[in-house]
Parts: sequence; C-alpha cells; structure tokens
Amino acid sequence: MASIRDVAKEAGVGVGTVSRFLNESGYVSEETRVKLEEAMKKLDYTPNELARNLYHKKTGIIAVLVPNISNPFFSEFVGYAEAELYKYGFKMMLCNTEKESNAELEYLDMLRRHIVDGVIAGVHTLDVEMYKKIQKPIVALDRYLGENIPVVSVDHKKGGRLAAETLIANGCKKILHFKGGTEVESPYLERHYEFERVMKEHNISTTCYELEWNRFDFGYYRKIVKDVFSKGIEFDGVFGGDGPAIECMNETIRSHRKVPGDVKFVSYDGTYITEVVEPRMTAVVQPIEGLAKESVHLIHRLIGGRIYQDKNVVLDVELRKGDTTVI
Amino acid sequence: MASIRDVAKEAGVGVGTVSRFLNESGYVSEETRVKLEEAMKKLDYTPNELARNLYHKKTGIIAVLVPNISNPFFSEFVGYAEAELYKYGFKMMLCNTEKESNAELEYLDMLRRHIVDGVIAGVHTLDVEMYKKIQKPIVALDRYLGENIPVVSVDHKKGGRLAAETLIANGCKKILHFKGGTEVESPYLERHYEFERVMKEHNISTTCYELEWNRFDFGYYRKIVKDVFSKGIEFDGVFGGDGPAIECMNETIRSHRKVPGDVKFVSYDGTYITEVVEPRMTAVVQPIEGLAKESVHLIHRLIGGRIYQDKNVVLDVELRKGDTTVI
DNA sequence: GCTTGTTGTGGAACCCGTTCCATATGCGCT
DNA sequence: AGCGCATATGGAACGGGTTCCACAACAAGC
Repeated sequence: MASIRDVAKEAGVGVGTVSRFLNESGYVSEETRVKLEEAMKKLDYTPNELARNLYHKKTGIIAVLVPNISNPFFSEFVGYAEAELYKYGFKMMLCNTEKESNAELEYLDMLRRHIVDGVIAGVHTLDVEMYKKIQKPIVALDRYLGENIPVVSVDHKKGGRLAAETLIANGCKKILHFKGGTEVESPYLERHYEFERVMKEHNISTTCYELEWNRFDFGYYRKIVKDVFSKGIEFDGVFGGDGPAIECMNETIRSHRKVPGDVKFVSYDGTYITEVVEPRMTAVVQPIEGLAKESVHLIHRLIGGRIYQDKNVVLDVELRKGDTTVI
Repeated sequence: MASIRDVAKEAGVGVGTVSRFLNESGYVSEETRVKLEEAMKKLDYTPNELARNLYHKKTGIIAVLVPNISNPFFSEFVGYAEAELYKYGFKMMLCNTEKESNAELEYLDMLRRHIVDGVIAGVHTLDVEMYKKIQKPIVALDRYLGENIPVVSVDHKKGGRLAAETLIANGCKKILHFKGGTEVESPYLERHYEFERVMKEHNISTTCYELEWNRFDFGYYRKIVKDVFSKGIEFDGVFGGDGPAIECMNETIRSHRKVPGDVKFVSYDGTYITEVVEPRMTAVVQPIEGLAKESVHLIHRLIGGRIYQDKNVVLDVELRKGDTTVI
C-alpha cells in the first residue's frame, strides 16, 4: 500500500504538502495540486485511517451495547441509532451482551484502549461500579449507571398510568401484570409502580408475574405464558411488555377466549410487532427513534467535551389504541 | 495517558522490554516483570490499541452490511453473527444501508482505509462493479457480488419446492405469490422460479405480486397487502416472505376469512416472528444461525489468507409446519 | 581456553499521517 | 530600499506501539 511518503516522492514534493492537500489545510499551489492528483491516481493511494486515528486519538466509532438485538425494541433502537450516528459521521460498533456476562466488560474496556470514542449502553447490568470508574463518554439508555452518566428514557410513570387507566376504562377487574425484573433499580420500573398504584386506587386486584432479569427472547416469553396458564390464573385484562403481552394474547386466543371480548390487552413499548399481530395490540408507545436520536446527540456532545447541567433526557409516551381494547 | 515509554522510564528499562513483557514475546526476567507490573499500576497504563493497529495494519473489526436491521431476518442474522465474530476475537461494525444509497459505498471504502478487516455484505446492491474492484475479504450473504466473492446461501430451490408441495397437498387452487424484486439476479430468486415451476406442473394458477426492490419494513408489506385486497385478487393459498405472508394473513382474518380453513399460508425464512403470530405460520425455515456462522467462518479464513476452491456455501432448508396449513 | 547456546536488555527504525517551524518568493506600500 | 504580509514548500518531530539487531553475561560442552 502506497503511503503519503510515496506520493510525496512521486510528485516530487514534501510530505507536509501532501498532507495539506489532502486535508485542505494550508497553502498548496494549483501546479502542485495537479501533480499530486496524478501521483495519487498512479499509485492508487488511499489515506490510512489508522495513522490518522493514532495521531488524533479517536476512531469515530461508538459502541452500542444491547442485551438482545433480535428483540424488536433493541433492533429498532439500533437501526435508528445507526442512522443518526451516520449523520454525525460516526460508525457504530454493535455489542450483543446477552451471550456472555464478561462481554460487556470487554466492550467497556475498548473505551480505555481507544478503540471506540464513546458508549451507548442499553444493557441491564448488575455491575454498576465498572461504569463509575470510567471517565469517558457514556450514555445510558433507560438505566442508572452512576451519577455522572446521563440517562435517556421516557416518562414511564405516565406510561404506567395510561395503561392502567385504559384497562380500567375497559372495565377490567382481574388484571394480569407482567413485570420486568426488579434486581436493579431502573427508570422503567416506574411504570410498574404507577400501574399498581392506580389499580390499588381503584380497588382492582392484580396478579404480578415477575420476569427473569435480562431475558428478551420470545421463546422465554412463551415459556412464562405457558406457566401462567398452567397455574390457572384468571384475568380479563393484561399489561406487560410487547413480547409477554403478545404471547399471552396468542395463548388466550388458542384457549378459545375472545380478544378483546373476554380479555383486554395493553402492552408497553409499542414496537412494530404490536402492529404485526392480529388483533393489533393497544400499546403505550415509546418514541424509540427519539430515544436513539437523543442518545446519539448526547454522546456527540460528551465527546465534544461540552458539560452541562440536567443532562438527563426524558421523552413523552403516548397510548396507541389497537384492537385489543374496546376503548 | 501513559505510554509505553513512560512505563519504561518509570521501571528503568527499555521500551523493547516493556513490549516483550506485554506480548509475552521474548525474554523478561522475573525481577523486571515485578518492576514493570508496579510501574504499570502506578501509571494506570493501558496499551493504546490504535498504535498496535497501525503497526499490524488491522483492527479486528468486521463490517456487516444489512439493508434493514429491524427486519427479523437481518436482526437474527446480525445477532448470531455478532456472537460468532466475538468467538473469533472480532468486533462488529453494523451498517444499515437502507437509508442512503451511498452509505454502502462509504462503508466499503472503509476496507481500503484500513478501518475494517473484512465485510459481510447482506445488502441488495445494484452496483456490483464496486465489489469486483476490491481485493479484500468480502463475503456475500445470499447475493452474487462477483466471481471472487464467496456466497453463503441456502438451497432455495428445495425451499421453493417444499412451499409449493405443501400448498398443493393442502388442496390450494388459486395461489397468491409474493415475489422478491427481480432487478438483480440473486440466489434467493431460485425459490420463486422453482415454486412457479412446480405450480405449473400441477396446472395450478398463480398470481405473482412482485415486491419493490430493497424494501424490508412491515409498513411496506402492509401497504402491498392493502393493494392486493383492493384489487380483489382471489386466493386460497399464499406464499411469500415472512413479512408479506403475515401481513396478508392478518388482512385475511380481518376480512372474516378463516386461516387455515379458507386460506392456507406458507412463508419463507421462518424467523421468530412466524411463531409470534396466531395462528403460527407454516414456514420454510432458513438456518439463520448457520448462515451467520458460515459467513464469519469464511471471512475469518479469507483474512487468514487461505484460498480454496468451492468457496460458496449452501445450507439446507426445512419446512416447519405451523397452523396456517392443515397438512 | 574456546565455542556455542540460552537468557536478558536497550534502543534505533518503522508503521503512516499530522503539525509546526524554518525558509523562500512575490507583491504592494511607504 | 526596506517592511509587512500572503503564498508556498520541505522536513523534523510526534503519536504509541512492534520488531530486530547489537550486545552482555553466564553456563555447558569439547
């Protein structure tokens, strides 16, 4: 591979001149420009980004950590994040952390080793201490990773309330509530707290089914729904993440009960999959594109070294009525 | 940030010794090891991967190009690919190419600029010439990108036949067939050819609906299904990709026809989404994990510089019966 | 005593692009 | 003529690792 010195020699100029030409920095005469263009074409020269990276101590790569890329929430998030990163001139390194617990640590270490310029962490980690130590650009998606790490999330309290009010308005009396794992205090748990609070206010009984921590595959959702049904739990209204809600709805239909006639469903997240099932799922919709854009925006600002107060971002949620509720 | 020279100075040794210690290459006395460990701890030293990359002319990063990461086929592929790459010590750069046509070119250019060591291309590109020029490790997922570029795909002919035979065995007489875009000759088109061939042999009439090239979002699938219904096309059997088949099934149910009573469905790909709808979709299943593993295996061998005949890989498909067919 | 081999170490040269300083020319102005 | 400034260029030093060569010390073998 031809280097900048080869080009300089070929064109009969110094390396500094070649560099100035390549980066449009400083003076280069028209005559020299022509010579350089010819030399570069002749040698099929391409700048080696690695050398640039070394000098500038940055790669333009952002690591995005998610527990499970196949889960619609994360695949939509990743898709939007990639597009937004691209706009800023960043490349995205994707890190699926479900497979091995130490993969997450390894990916974090890339920050220190200068392989990535920043990290957007959408993982449900237990080891928060790790993050606190790192003084590098990190943005957390819907998790608390330490006081200095900005969080991007939605108004989960409103989301929980919307879901509860919808099921109440639909006349549900026996609620089945799929709840995320509570091992780690996370923003998203607020929706469950609020949901339960509203239900209690209306004296409506709920059955809480707590999911395992950090499981996001539909096979698992199917398993827990089977479990619910085998236990003979009765319900006429269901609230849960898109996955559990959909699997539960399917099993409900298979056991010859009508949706929304006999059982109403409201799911949380509102990923595309809620519109791919029949009947369409009524859902509290998270603005996933907005979450992705804000995450990228934040990481960009952190890398730029701009510090500011109130770094956390909270976006709005809304209810999208489908056909699993009447109202 | 401390450099290797700082460590050398701190420990009172030469840089070569530090490097040998770090890489377990060459002799380092026990006494020196202790001094170095202390110096590194004191300076909080971490090797700068960028400098290593520059010397070795590699980054350990593989670019994976897909048109739409939210589509279950690609998100599953990417998930498995990431896990497999991780096993080989590679990191994955994810490139969503749907958004802008020139993004693909830009990502390919990273090969020349030494940013990535290899490319796994799952894109539906029109500009095959680009790929032919690049003499770098590239593996194509289910596409032809030039004679020198190995292709990983499945036995689409068998897949098309399985689908056709299933619908025939179910007694279907009027087939609706969603066909992928034919702009580019691709391995996957073989399934459509074979499907039509078998149908013709049995004198069964089919209506072919050709999809736009390079569209993989469910919003689009919904649109084309609406189009089919508005045209009043009649059918009692449907074959298409997971997405079109599912959207078509949903619309069929909404128009009060029974599945599989009135209309049978067989979809192609068999991603997890076919098991998340009710009734479960009968599908020709592509071994996505196998495709991902083979792709990574190939790229690894290409980077290692091993050349061999018959580079292309063809994996088997099988039919998974769901509840959208009777037999 | 001399060769040979193993262990151990320092540092220059290299990978390749960037930056900055030294230097030089030409032009306009006083 | 002398000064200031824009234009233009070469090349050393730098970023932070890796490799290789030169050189030493010491033990074993003849």
